[in-house]
Amino acid sequence: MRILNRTFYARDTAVVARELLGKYLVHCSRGVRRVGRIVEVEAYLGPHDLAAHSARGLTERTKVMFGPPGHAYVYMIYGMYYCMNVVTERAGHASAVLLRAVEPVEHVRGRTQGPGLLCRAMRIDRRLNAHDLMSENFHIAAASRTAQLRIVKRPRIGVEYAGVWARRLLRFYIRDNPYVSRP
DNA sequence: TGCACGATGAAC
DNA sequence: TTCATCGTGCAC
Repeated sequence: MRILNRTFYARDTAVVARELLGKYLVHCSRGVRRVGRIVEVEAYLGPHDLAAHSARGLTERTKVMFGPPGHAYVYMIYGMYYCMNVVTERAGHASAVLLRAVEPVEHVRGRTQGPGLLCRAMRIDRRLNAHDLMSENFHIAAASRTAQLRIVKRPRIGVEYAGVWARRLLRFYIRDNPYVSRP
């Protein structure tokens, strides 16, 4: 397993999103190493993408999206769940990939189908917002060998307010994987 | 300083 | 379809 470097994230967001499928999210806390295989993601393309948080400009919450790639953007949603993104492209582009579901691999208890459940099971909360993913305790890694994945493209979830952007096929998941939140 | 509303999940 | 629950963003 090798930690994905910043060059990986500093590319087209939809490409990064697709390539994150099958990679391993690793979070070590209190001596426990939790690992989940990413099976579902969504791409948020920047301020011009009306479904993206960055579409409302640089704010206290979204400033991480406007920062350099390879960092975690973690925010609270509906007062009870966290969602985790990875920042992509170059600083100022304000794009990111939302991690929507992982398949439990190591020390992951509970359900992981959906961005809120994923963060709960992986023990990810606001303390990890803006965390650099080029770190030992929190990163995404690639296996040395990976089989070719069959990838499904669908519209993103919960962004109906975004007009034409809601219909873009920017949600990606591994076909037939039982841990996908909404096949 | 107040308040409407979510990139959700679960129950009904 | 409704609701729990609270930080954020913007109106006033």
